[in-house]
Amino acid sequence: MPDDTLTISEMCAAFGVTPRALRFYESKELLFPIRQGQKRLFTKRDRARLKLILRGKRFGFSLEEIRQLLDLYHMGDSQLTQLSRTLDLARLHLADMEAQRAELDEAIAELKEQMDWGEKKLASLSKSGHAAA
Amino acid sequence: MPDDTLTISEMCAAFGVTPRALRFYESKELLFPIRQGQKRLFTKRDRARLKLILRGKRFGFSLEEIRQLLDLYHMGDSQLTQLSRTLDLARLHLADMEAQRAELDEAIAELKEQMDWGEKKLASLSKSGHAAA
DNA sequence: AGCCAAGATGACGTTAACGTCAACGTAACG
DNA sequence: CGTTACGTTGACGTTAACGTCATCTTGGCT
Repeated sequence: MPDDTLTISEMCAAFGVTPRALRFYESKELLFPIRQGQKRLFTKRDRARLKLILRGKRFGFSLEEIRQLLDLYHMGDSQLTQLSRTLDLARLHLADMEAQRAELDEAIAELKEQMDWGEKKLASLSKSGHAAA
Repeated sequence: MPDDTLTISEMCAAFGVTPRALRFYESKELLFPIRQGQKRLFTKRDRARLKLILRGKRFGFSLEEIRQLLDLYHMGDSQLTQLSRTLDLARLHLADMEAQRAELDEAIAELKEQMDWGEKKLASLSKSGHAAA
């Protein structure tokens, strides 16, 4: 491990994002790459955070929401009150995600049902209609 | 069942959306309320579609993606080719949702882990620090 | 007839999350 | 020493999904 840091383009390749996105996340204080001169170097911590950022996005959280959640994953120090607040926030997100999972299960079941119906229909159509133009 | 249709404000109350949103969905051809004069009347079909629309949004699908999926739920007629295409699309969405569920499970597990850690930390902090200002 | 509430129709504004230049810096290479 | 590759900082553009007016209309009271 020469330095355990990645340049911006390495970071982009590793996560499939654009440089613009990374700079944007930094401007919104979701990432804190260190600087060597003026160039950004992304640490292991940045990589962990980016992973969580992308995951959060997939679950429909805004960058601002994600930023607050990230604090939970990166505090070995913070204040008592702040920690308590962050935990409250985390509880909300957890509830949100569990509700989401329940609805997702339901949606998956319904979609499968519709697809079964569609495939049956497709089968009957291609049987009765295989003589048509 | 007087008519089995809802006015726009009834619809809004029932689903917690604004009139603007409903008109917007109609303009994007996700809903097709019938007209009595110039007023919109939302049918049972519109209600079913709106439910799916809101669900789709929660899972991060765009309105355009949702519009295409809605076809699957409302075709008793369509063409063979179209049906086949729609099923392909549905398969993609299904795969997407199942991947989403897997990642959601992982995310929930990780968040719980972090919260446990945070709560332990909180407990130890409030024990050692209960004498501080 | 007068009026109000509910609804319709544009048309422009807004926010989030980047995309897309343009202009500049700089380190290494031939 | 020129130029190519990679990077930086503004600054303005864009898309999705509505919000927010500013006018009309219309069916019902009174």
